[in-house]
Amino acid sequence: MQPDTVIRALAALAQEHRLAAFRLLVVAGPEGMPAGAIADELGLPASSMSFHLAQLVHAGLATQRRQSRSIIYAADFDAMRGVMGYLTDNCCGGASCSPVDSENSGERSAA
Amino acid sequence: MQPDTVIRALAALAQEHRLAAFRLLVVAGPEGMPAGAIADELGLPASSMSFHLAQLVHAGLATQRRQSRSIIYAADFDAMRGVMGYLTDNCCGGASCSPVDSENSGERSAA
DNA sequence: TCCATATTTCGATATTTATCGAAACATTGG
DNA sequence: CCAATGTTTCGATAAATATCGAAATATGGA
Repeated sequence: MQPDTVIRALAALAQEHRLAAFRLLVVAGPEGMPAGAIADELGLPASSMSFHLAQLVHAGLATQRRQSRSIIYAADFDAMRGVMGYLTDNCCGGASCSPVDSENSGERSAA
Repeated sequence: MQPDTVIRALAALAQEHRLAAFRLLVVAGPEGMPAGAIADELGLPASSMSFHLAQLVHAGLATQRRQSRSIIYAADFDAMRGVMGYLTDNCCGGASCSPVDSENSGERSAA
C-alpha cells in the first residue's frame, strides 16, 4: 500500500462523522447499510451524509451499491487491513506497536 | 482512548510531510531527532517543518525537548499503540483486520 | 403517468489547513 | 556583549474542507 493511499484513508477517518459512519459500517458487516439509515443514526442531513460517504468511498474504505431505491454502503475490510499493515510496518517501533499483543493469543475483541 | 483523541492523531498523520516526519521519528527511536535534521531530510523550510511538528506534538504523537540549541522531537510510541488499539477494536471486523502478513510483505515504499 | 421515496449534486458560505519569508526568541561560544 | 546557530512565531495568502437547504436524479408502485 502506497503512502498516498494511506494518507487518503487516514484523512477519511480523521473526521468525527466519517469515523462514526465507518464504525457503523464495520458493525454492519459485509451486507452494509443504506445511506439513509446511517444519516438517521448520526443525526445528519442527507446531503451532509452523502458528502462524507462519498469521501469514504473515494478513499477506498467503503463500497457503494444500489439496491432498489437505497444505496448501500459497506466497509472495505481489505482496505482497512492494508492501512493497518502500513501503520504497523512504518509507524510503529518494531512489533511493540502491534495491536495484537504477544501475551494475547490473537484476539482482542472488546476492551 | 477516546474518539476525539484518535481523530486528532489520524488527522496529524493524514498529511504527506507529517507522515514522512513521523516515520523518520519512528526510525530514530526514543532518542529522537532535531527539528532541523527532519526539515533537511524532507526538504522543507524550517517554518513549515515547525508547523507540522507542532501538530504532531499537539496530537500527542510526538514529544519535544530542548537540547542545547536544538529541539529534539521523538515519536510517542504509547500514543501510536493507543491509536492502533482503537482502530483494531472499532474499525476492523474482529481479528480479521490484523495485519498478519506484515513480516513477509516486503513492501517498503518511500514517503 | 404521477407521486412518493431515497439519495446525490449544486451553490453559497464559514472554517480550517498549508505554505513560506521575515522577524523574534533562545542558546552557545568567542 | 556580540555574533552565529537552531527553531519558533507572525503575517499574509492560497487551497481544501465542512455545512446544509434547494433542486435534480433514480427507482418503485398505484
